[in-house]
Amino acid sequence: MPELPEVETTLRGLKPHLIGRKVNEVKVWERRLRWPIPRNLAQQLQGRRLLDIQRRGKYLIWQWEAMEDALLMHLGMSGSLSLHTNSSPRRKHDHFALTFSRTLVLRYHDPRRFGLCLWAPAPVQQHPLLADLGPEPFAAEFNGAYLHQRTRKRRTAVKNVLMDSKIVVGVGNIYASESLFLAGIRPRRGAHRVGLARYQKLAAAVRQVLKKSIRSGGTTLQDFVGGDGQPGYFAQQLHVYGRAGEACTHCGTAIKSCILSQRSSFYCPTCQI
DNA sequence: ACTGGCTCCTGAGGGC
DNA sequence: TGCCCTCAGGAGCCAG
Repeated sequence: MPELPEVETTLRGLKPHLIGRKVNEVKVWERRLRWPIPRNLAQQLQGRRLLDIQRRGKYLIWQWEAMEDALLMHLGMSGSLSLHTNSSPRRKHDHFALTFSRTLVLRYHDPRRFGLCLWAPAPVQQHPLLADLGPEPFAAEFNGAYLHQRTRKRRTAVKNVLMDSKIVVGVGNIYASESLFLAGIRPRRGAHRVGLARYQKLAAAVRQVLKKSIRSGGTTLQDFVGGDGQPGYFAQQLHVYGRAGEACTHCGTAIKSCILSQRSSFYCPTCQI
């Protein structure tokens, strides 16, 4: 399930192959993603040169030559983008493909179809899906003071705040649990009851977890394959996620799990307070 | 302003 | 071997 590191890995994997290339052919097999893939996708992209791919949170923004609109993509939780040749057969759940050449075909694969592919008029950052997003976790603006200030009136669990894209983008369920473990904070603790010093620790933990994951190419779970077809290996390094009942890597206490906002959460009852 | 609950969807995994 | 059930999860959306 793509979190920010997976999206970043995909971006880095794809860019060197695709930037400056022209789309020769567009195939759409299944329009029904979160919202339908635009009907004019093929007509608009045919013969169009790709200028750049950027990332904002978990969104990918595709910029095209001589075109105001950008193409906005999200991989949902089971989506992936990968490169193929013309002759490699369409897999189940391949929903659309951009053919750049006989040996360079980009395929969008998404079994659960929670992803999206939409036109976003310029300026793209003002698109409703992007306009209210919080800072990138690696931006200077994201730090302990920022988290502390944004949570003074938030009575919800600190884990929910961490996963709120209006607060900070790119921290999904897995990395929220991991970051809170590193910072020694229990996921259910009320966000307003976490002090500045602990938020400073948390901001650093978020960056550490994401950075480590990006370095190892994203977490490997069922559906993710990197943009160049190589799976990531971060899953082996998880401290708490999916480890209920197993020993804490730090103190040996059994890891506990709980449900927060319909999301499974994991923590060490000794290391996290 | 903030909160929790619902929703989309398929595949995996458990029980029998 | 197969069927049915439950669950997982990103994030927009809405009602309270």
